[in-house]
Amino acid sequence: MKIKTSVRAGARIPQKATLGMVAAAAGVSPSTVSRILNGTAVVSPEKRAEVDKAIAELGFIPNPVARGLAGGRTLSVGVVTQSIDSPFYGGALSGIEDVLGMAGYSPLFVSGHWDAAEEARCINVLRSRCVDGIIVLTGRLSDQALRACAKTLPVVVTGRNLKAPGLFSLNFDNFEGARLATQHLLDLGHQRIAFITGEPGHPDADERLRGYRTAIEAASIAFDPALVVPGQYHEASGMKAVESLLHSGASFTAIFAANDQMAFGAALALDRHGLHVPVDVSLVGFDDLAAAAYSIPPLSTIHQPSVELGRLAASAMLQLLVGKKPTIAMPVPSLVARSSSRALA
Amino acid sequence: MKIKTSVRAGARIPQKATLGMVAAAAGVSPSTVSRILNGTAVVSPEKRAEVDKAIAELGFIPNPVARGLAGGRTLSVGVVTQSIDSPFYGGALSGIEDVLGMAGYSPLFVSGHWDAAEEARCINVLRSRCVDGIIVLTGRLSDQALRACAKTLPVVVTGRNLKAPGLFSLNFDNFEGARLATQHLLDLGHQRIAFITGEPGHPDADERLRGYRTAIEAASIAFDPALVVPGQYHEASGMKAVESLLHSGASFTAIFAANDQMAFGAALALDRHGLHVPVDVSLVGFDDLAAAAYSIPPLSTIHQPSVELGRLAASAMLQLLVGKKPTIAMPVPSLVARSSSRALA
DNA sequence: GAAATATATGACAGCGCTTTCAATATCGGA
DNA sequence: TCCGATATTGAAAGCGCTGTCATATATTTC
Repeated sequence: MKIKTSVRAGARIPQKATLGMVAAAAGVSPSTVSRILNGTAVVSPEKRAEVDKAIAELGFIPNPVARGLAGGRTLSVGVVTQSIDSPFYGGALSGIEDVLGMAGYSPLFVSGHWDAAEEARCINVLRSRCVDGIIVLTGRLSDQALRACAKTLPVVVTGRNLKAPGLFSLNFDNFEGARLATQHLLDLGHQRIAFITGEPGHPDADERLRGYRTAIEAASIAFDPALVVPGQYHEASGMKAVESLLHSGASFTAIFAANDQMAFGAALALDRHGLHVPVDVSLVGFDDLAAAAYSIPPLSTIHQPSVELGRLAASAMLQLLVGKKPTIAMPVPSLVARSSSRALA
Repeated sequence: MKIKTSVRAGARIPQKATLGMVAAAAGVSPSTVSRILNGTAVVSPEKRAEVDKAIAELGFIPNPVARGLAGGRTLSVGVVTQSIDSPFYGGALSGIEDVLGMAGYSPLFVSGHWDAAEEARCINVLRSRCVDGIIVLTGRLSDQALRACAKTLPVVVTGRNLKAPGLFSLNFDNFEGARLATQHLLDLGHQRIAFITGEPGHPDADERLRGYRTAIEAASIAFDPALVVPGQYHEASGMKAVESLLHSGASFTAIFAANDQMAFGAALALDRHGLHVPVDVSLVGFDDLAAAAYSIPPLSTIHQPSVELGRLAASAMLQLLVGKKPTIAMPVPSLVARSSSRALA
């Protein structure tokens, strides 16, 4: 696997210059170069100029690996996501990558696949790779485990409300979002509103259910358990939910799905039964995935600023990294009314 | 930022054991431990047992950072993707992560955002982080640049056919896929088939156009440029394409979109004009995104094994990494006929 | 003007691991 | 029985960088 690093004319292969070489070229000691690079101490303008020149000439790029070993900082932050190709978390990853990149940090993404043990493994991988901090997107890890983790590394976690030293949490108001969605349907005159839940035990799923129920009851409508069907946050479960709803004979004029993916599945199942959205049934989702605007009909949904969420999480991490206490707040939920919901005829 | 690493009873914070500590505990030299870890040389069974025991007891995990510095291998491979949240490449990333993870490697994802300069920057970041190899998912980088890169690092690239030392390319047969899709529509009796292209200049977009044209002409139908409208691979451009098609007054009974996202956009635009898929217009996409199966109606499309693509790319990289020449071939394109296409009445 | 205090810089010891290189031990054959 | 070949092992030198400590010079103070 040893490949000779030959310099071919024309090929733009950056040769590896080392800090030592820069020091030699500038006629100073490596320490001085390091100091300039890190701003660790004051250096005379002349030397600084010399060094800057040498750096430019040699095209020197500090080696993060060596830096990590020596200084303990690797300029990388670990990101525990659930699956790298999740339509919802994808946006967040993108936001994280963006903000982190601007600051010279690289994200290291690992997928926990909604499994606490797996997530724990991920965290160990990240730790062994000496990341400077960890961002956890929701997940099933216990609060306890996260707190423990925060003892050694700055941690930013989304989807929870958690206070601990070295730990910052960023949560979307799922309750309010769900309340808003339900209220929207109520405002349109719907009274029999079915709800497809996320996985019970999942904090945000529970919150959304609570929001639904609260809105319903605030409208003086009795909460009917028969209208609440379980789902697992994916399309197939949305379909299944509608099937079971239909088979149960429950009557409803609208469906609120705890996320867009289930809403898509629900729409398809309705369609298969000759029921049209929004003519026969109004449908509201949650998340505002990119695809929601292009489904047929375009889906009314609660906007979750996923990219923004990622950006905020990354910003918070950056602040934590410099020892500051993050002062960041999530935007409030908002409804995006498209064509899948309409006033009850 | 210095946080004391205290051992709290109950907290499962893996203490950092070092190779040196293992060596001491086992009563051997660090060299020996290293040799056992890497299988670099034969070690007597007794010592090996001692060391294994020490490793287990101390819960020692080799530090990839130090390893990288010393040995030049970091057990990480860089992945240049276009955007981390792309519905299509997401699957590939997932496959890569999976295969790489099994082998103890960690992927380092960076997004090039369809920009050659950006991609070049990404590659520099990866290089500075001493990745052991680089996987490039399509992208706009010149073949030249990739070849140069392969001179110093093993490279696996998708979406091209490129032969070079240290470089392995993996391409999907876009031509055949497009031909298949068009043929499918032809078989259903359609003669006036519109085609929404990807960005011209994009190799796979060009190939798909060629496949479309080839199928058309093979059916003795004159290729009509008026039926070919440009798109940019996203939903909005699919909508726009249909609008322009409709405004141009061209007559057509089917549309083949160069990717699913544009197909979704097209379906929506048709719907807005009171045209129903597949009753009024048959529609076929390309990619078989997860969402394709749940759109209304479910989209007929060409299946691109994106997860598989990722897995294969990662496997190829793994082989390259051990000095073998990868012997890996892409699966052939296949059509997934769903409900968006039907025989011409 | 000497002592005390800053200020700028270099020397050097690692970070945790790999990898020669040399040393010791073991074995076979003459 | 003795010599060279072979198998194991350890010592030590880094990989590229950071951070501490000490040195040398500059500045201040009484």
